[in-house]
Amino acid sequence: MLHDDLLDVLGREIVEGSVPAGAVLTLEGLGTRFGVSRTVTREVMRLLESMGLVTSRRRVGIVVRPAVDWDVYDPRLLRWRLAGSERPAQLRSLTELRSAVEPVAARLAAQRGSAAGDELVELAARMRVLGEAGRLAEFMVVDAQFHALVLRASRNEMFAALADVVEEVLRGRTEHGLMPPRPEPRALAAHEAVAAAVQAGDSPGAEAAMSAIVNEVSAALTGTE
Amino acid sequence: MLHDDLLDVLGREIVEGSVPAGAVLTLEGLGTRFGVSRTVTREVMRLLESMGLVTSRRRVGIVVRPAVDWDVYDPRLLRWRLAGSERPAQLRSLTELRSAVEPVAARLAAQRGSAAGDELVELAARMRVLGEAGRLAEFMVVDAQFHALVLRASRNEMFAALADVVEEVLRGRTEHGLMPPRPEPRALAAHEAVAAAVQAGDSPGAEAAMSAIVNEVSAALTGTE
DNA sequence: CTGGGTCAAAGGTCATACCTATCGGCGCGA
DNA sequence: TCGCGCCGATAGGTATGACCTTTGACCCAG
Repeated sequence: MLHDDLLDVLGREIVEGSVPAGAVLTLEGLGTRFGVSRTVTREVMRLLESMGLVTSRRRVGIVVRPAVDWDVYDPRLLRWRLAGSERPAQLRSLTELRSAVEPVAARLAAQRGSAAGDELVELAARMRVLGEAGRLAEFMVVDAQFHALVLRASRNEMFAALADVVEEVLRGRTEHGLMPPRPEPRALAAHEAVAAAVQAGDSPGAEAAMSAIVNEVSAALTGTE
Repeated sequence: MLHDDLLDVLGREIVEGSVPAGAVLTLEGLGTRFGVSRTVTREVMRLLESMGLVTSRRRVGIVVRPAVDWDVYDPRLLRWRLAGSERPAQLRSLTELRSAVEPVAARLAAQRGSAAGDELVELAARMRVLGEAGRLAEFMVVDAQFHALVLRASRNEMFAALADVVEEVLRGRTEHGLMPPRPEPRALAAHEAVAAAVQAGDSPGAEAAMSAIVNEVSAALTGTE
């Protein structure tokens, strides 16, 4: 669709800074530049405005806003930043967010019971098999499922909504060769510990084990910088 | 502006469930119902779509999506839920999010130095004065400033972006009489401890002290339910 | 009963016209 | 000379109406 293309192009340009904060666009200008009607440019601008990337003012035009005003939880913005030169900074932010959220999510998951425990145990077992075999791509998929399930089992929709983000982080790590050829045995053990703790309803244990996982990730990240 | 009004009305209706998931709207229907042109309804629908509240399909119309698909970090959605019958659930989610994020933010704030420590000490002192005088409204404002500053000082934009949310939670608590007539002395002391720890660069101390604050809040919340 | 074709409904896009809020400059008066 | 207020040009805001494109649903033939 025309909208999506234009939105993507403009979004990336702004995120990358090739259209810097303070720059002024006009609906007509964009329309002629991209060969679309004002109907389209208007709707795209509305979306960008709703993400805090721009603000539209009569008699002036569409003004690009500074990065501090951006709605950093918007999924599209997240994707743009992950796809561009902002990637390292974005990954750092997200990893810190994970290190905050996931232990608490694990605690809540253990506390609020649910049948997720069994499934987590199973996923952890598959992670061990795939990990020890060095099948990193498949490992990453299951890893993402594991974390997504913990987040969902926390029964907090704001935690659950981060599942996609976590998957993105894991995928990024794998695709950029930031993973060791084989996952750390400690990491495998920690996943199993989380699963067991959730299954047993041991909330402090779940929180501690998940802390171990995300802290190791943080350490690895800061180590490579 | 026409957009904003219509967006607000429709958003609230969907969030409240008076337009349930699966319901189908049409651009023309909305246009005639609200007396606006298709230009307006289209742009509103695009925004709702970008929040995950609806999805538009040709030949069918605009279909309302189930709550699990909503983009729960969208500020507008947050406001709608806080303003309606979803308020208690939303406050619970947000409080849990705070209890995850704020301790880590405090740790990072202490770690990444910055001049925020002095300012935090000052804010904590003002909180004590206002709190002991029972001036709750003013207390809440300074409290919000305190937490916002910690989040910003963490130098993580995703944490910083939660400042508004925290303020909303605090305001909600105060306006709904969920605060004791005078803040707990322990809470005042904990704020001072956070400030001192950040100032001293004591990251474990800052994390622990902030944990004490948010855990007390969580306990109070679950206690009233 | 099944498969394909036809039709109509509703969103997607475009062009145009007019309204309206503003920014900036110009001119008048103190 | 300086300041205030009026005025016009500009660019977004809204309304229409036309046409395209996709696609769900119905009907008919095999």
